[in-house]
Amino acid sequence: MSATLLSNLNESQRDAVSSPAQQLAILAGPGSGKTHTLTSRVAWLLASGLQAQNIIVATFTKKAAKEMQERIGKLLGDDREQKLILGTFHSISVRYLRSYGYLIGIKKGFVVADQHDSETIIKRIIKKNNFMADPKATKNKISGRKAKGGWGEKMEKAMKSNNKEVQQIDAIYTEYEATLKRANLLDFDDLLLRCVDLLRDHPQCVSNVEAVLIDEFQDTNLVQFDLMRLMAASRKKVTIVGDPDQSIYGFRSAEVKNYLSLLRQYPDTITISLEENYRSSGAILAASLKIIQQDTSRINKSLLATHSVGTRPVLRTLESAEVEGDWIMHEIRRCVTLTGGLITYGDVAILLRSAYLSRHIETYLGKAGVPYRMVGGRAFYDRVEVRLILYYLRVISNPTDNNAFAEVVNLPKRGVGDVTVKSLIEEADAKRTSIWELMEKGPLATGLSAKARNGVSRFMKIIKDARKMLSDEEGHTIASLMKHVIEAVELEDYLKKTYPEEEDYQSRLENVKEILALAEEADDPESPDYNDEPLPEVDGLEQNELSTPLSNFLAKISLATDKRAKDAEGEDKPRVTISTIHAAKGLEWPVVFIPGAYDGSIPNGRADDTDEERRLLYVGMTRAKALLYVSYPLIDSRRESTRPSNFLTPTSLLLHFGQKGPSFSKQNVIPDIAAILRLEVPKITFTPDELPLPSQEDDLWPEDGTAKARPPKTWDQWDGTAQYGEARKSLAHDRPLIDKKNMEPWKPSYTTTMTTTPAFSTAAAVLREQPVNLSGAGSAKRPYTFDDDEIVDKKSTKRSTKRPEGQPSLAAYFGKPQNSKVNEPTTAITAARQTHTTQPSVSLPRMNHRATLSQRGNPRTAIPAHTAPYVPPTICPTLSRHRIGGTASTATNRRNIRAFTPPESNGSNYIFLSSSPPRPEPGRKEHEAPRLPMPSNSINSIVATAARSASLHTTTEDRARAQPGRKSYGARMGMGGWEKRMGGSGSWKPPSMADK
DNA sequence: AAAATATCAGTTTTT
DNA sequence: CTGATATTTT
Ligand SMILES: Nc1ncnc2c1ncn2[C@@H]1O[C@H](COP(=O)(O)OP(=O)(O)OP(=O)(O)O)[C@@H](O)[C@H]1O
Repeated sequence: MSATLLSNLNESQRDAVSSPAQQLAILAGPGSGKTHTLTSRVAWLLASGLQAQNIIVATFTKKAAKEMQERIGKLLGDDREQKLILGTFHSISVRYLRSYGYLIGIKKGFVVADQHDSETIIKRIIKKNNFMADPKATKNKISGRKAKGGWGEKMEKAMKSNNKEVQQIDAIYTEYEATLKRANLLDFDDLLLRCVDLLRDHPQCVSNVEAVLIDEFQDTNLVQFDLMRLMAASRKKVTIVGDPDQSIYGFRSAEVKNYLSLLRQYPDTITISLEENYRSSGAILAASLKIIQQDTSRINKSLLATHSVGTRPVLRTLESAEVEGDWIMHEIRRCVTLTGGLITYGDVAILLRSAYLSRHIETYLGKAGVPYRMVGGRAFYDRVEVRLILYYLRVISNPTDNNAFAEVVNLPKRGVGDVTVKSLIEEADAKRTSIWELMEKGPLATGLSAKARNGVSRFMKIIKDARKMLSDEEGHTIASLMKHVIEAVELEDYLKKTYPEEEDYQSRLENVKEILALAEEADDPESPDYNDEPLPEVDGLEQNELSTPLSNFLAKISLATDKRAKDAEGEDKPRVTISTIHAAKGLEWPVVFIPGAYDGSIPNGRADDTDEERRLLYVGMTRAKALLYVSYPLIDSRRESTRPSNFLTPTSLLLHFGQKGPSFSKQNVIPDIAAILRLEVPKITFTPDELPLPSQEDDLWPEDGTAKARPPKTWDQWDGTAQYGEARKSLAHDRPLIDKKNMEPWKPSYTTTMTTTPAFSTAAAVLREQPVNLSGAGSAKRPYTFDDDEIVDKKSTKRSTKRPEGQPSLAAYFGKPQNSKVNEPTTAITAARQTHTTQPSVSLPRMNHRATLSQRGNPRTAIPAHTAPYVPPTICPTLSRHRIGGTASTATNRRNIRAFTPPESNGSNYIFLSSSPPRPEPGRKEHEAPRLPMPSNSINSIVATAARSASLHTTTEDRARAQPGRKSYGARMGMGGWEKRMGGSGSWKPPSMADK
């Protein structure tokens, strides 16, 4: 079994997967296969006899959970993965609370309060007390308080010194908690906290658990750490995977320090690091590392590209946010059209710092008919019509939920206005009861107008009818309850009246249908998404289901991030993905755009942790496999002028970025992309006239973002056809799009040695040359280009910024009417999607290396990463170490730096192992340019034990003895940079261990 | 007091 | 584009 399981792993990964260690930490940079390794370890644990229902796997997002389940399923080949307790911390908590919550006094039918709920509750409290706090900020503070177990020193101090603002927040917090409790609501933090309570007081609940595995550990908070510890209490078998450099959830109280806590909790923890990046081109990796290395408080880890250098990333300046959107659209079309099928829309992602930045981009993609999808975001559940239905269901499920009651009692209008609602809430609060009971039981203190009274009872009638269905009809379904609501409130009429515009009305009706479809799915007992396996029975402990199908459905929806478009029509169509960087964590795409990289956006004006913002950019950049575009507009969407992000201005970055998108006609660009994507190099047989593109080059806008040489028509008059005038003059004429003479020879070579042969582009050559014009990032013209061996003559560079008067527009060149619709490429692009018949003789098992979101089932050929078997290094491992490449070294030095560099101080019993010894690179000759030396300072390849077997050559396995106070060099390094970032060893105790 | 109408600002990141 | 607020009408 293990043979197949371990075969698509490298040596370090294999060590990790099969490690007998009780506690194992895998720390490694992006794209090094952490998730892949974790997945394999789960399969390995199962293969070695553990029971699926006794393994807990916690991921960070639902998407990651689903993905992992699928991957494990593939490795196993049976259905055992269904039995795993696998999900986000929150959803796992819900499952435990549902079954065992009664042990700690949680009431039946509890509801998960989502963000919107929390916020409206807080708003109400603020209003009631005439406070001046900002609801959102307050919400965040309260959440932080709950996640950290206290306000923190600063707040406490301010409170003592009678700081009004802070005292108000404290008061809001108290009232907020009371409100949740009364309404039987648990917010996201409560889910975790209450689960900690449960497991602490009743450890039997998890007495069956044999192993706990955690993905993205750097983003766990203190409560989640505690939860992990408690879940693993029985066998204490823990595996965590993480990367401190990718910690981007500090704003949500994530604690990078948790790694130290782990070492303190389990002093025998084995730490393994992985140092080979299987995702990105060398150039992308180099640029990304350059960014993250700006963080001086960080300890460098080595991360080596396994791919060729590839195409240099792009840092593009655009005139405005609108133009940026337009440009992205054109670049996407260029990528898709000019790469002979290598890149489809599904291979492209646009990653944003803030979701709202998508506006202009969506406009242009829509205009050009480029299919896209927005991921993340709960936009669907926040639509009024959807929310209306869901809140009705909540009141039906739990009438004491004042919040839900107030939300919809006057929707549609029933003559119950703000004043009435407010006084009802206040009276209910005062009597420590709910509005529902108030109305049922009592004489009201509040004098209600006849109209209002009537309205409230009409509302309650609808609820009561539904509750009757709930208790009477055995066969009631969530969908039937929903239909009842829709009819009772005459939702269609209401929508028609409120949104008279036909289109608007129709789309809202669609949403109603969609939520109804979701309910029907939940009613289906076969549907795996809504029917978790019950938790395994544990001896001597009774499970007592606290949830009803309805409350379960509502809980699922509160925790949902996207409406999982039930394979709706057009689902199979490849689409461009638009996402926030946060939501893109752990994913990968062949082509990535990061627009809006201006100061104020990244780093964000409101962020108080600049380093986290930098890490965010790093995470975004490292999602890219083959092509990376970073861009910023000189004028943002609020029409304010901007400056490029400080992260991108250092002159040392100049070398790493080009100023405009690649020329796909240049010799190596397409083969390089193909190699990185492990696809066959396409044969491209079309001619320029057939291209429905305004230009083959990224030359429609000046590289410096100026608005000079504007096209005859302004952008908003444009209808999608090509007609930007400037700059394309003879480029297309000069050069055939793809030079077949150059294409042909590539093919044979790569059929045998794929990753190693594709001629390296001149990244390395340029590094050798060094004639850099350092006069500023944005506007400086560089005397060379990077993409290619040929130094492009300056004339042609110039040419691309200005179009001489009277020059024909592109549309004219293509012989098309100026405003005609853009057609899809009609012809003769022979796609690269044929089966590759001449597989190399030694091939690794296929790996699913496509992005989750990219099109599935695409029959493109996967080509193994390494076409030659891995041969253990023959040189003495102690002498092979990558060294920092950033210092002034000569060109020759840079070539292949593997010098042994001892650290300044070290005990004599430390040996220094390369975690990535030079690998035999068949077919590559020395003069063919080496791997781009990754600027790296791999101090973490230090092993703190004297005697090590040679089998650890590729592994940095470090027994980190985490005795507080003892700071051995080796142990510290073993932490791979975590400790430094955390400011040493504090005396932190998990909340549940702390004195009560 | 509630509804209808008008106007305006403002948008981090997420389970 | 939406949610909050201000103003007017019922
Ligand atoms: N041993 C290997 N050989 C070839 N490809 C690999 C290997 N290990 C991982 N990969 C590929 O590398 C890519 C990145 O893997 P994975 O997503 O597991 O990395 P990661 O370390 O979790 O990245 P991130 O930190 O960005 O989430 C995937 O496409 C995966 O298939």
